[in-house]
Amino acid sequence: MPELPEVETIRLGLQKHLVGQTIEKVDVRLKKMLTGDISYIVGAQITSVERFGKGLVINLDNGYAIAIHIKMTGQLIYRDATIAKSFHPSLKIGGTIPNKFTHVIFTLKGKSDAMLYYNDIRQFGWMKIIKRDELKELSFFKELGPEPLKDLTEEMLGVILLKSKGPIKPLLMDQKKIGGIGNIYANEALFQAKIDPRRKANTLSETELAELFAAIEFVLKKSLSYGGASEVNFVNVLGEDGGYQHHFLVYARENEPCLVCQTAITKIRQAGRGTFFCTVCQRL
DNA sequence: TAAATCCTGTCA
DNA sequence: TGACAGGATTTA
Repeated sequence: MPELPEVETIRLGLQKHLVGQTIEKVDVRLKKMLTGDISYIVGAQITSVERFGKGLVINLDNGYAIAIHIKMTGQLIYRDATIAKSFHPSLKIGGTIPNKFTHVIFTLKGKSDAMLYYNDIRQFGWMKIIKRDELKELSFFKELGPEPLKDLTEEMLGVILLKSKGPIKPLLMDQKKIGGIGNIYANEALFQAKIDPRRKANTLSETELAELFAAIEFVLKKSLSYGGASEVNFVNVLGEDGGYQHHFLVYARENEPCLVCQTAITKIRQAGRGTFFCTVCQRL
């Protein structure tokens, strides 16, 4: 599912293809997917694309911005005349674009036939037109915790963990505590750090804290280098799959052998989410 | 803190 | 056919 590496992969693609282009037209097919007054963005030029945790912000030259969260099944697809019109197999649903899951279509001016499509099968995502200065009025951006690979330090992680008596895995996924980690990377990082996902957060040793911090950075960086993980619906802005899904050590590997000790990987539910781990390698 | 909610495709 | 997938918000 789209987490920090996947959203950063999208950001890189948007930054590369959109900056300098002007929004000429916006076609909102499903109203709830884009809120705010379209007249603020039509005619404005795109200046940069930022990412905060799993959130994206497309900045415009008139002080307005489009804040975006793709949640689980959102896709931002860019096309122009230089990009092949044949569509990647990972866009199989509908087989073409736009399709019945395309909810917002931006027509751009700057490159020939430039278009940006927002697809979202489950409609959990959102796009909001807002003044860039008022981004922090959106609760998601206001309450977002520090991010790995950006401002989260080992010391900060230690303080966050000490404040919680609950299991460590749901804590790692709490965006208000730490920004950007979702189910895939919480599972993978805990395996790398050899810590059981049920472990009480405030019981880690100094060594385990250091290992967990390093493991979080390791899995996020590794996934970024593969262009993210295409678990189910994720594709980059050109509709291409990432590659990290082929390198999962525990996620989605229930009953398969642990790649370290061969023990069958266990799956449990924590806070309504699937949790995958090795009962032998990971310390409770 | 935990469950329900939003939603639709996939799989057993 | 029903359980499941899960990010973030809302409700209990």
